[in-house]
Amino acid sequence: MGLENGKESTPESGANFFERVYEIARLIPYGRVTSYGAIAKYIGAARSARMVGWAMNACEGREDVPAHRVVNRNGVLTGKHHFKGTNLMQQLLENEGVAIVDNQVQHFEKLFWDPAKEL
DNA sequence: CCTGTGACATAAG
DNA sequence: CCTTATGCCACAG
Repeated sequence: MGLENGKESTPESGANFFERVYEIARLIPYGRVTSYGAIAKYIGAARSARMVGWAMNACEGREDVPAHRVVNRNGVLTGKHHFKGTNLMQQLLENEGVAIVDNQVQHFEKLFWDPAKEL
């Protein structure tokens, strides 16, 4: 096999990485939350947790992607600033039965949904 | 090809 | 507790 063009980033599917993130997000059960790192790890990019968040940035418009269920390792709603409403993210979570205090998810460990374990 | 960016994670002070 | 710094990686221009 010769010949390996160094550019193997996007063989044919542009942003396959993003789709992967969306796929996991869609699988997040109701009333549950997960972390960027967990998703990144599951898709094979544990060191690209930031990419996950960035992918969420593009998720705007994709109602199939509950980005509000994705928080940082601390269980803090770090990305709430990117939502339409400042408190929209929190409202959505509370609507699902998730208690939020000071932008932090209560019982985060309890509500934490690990794709690598659940799947 | 290089640069900029970004909703993380971790470390250090 | 806080801020600052670094790593890290994928995508867009």
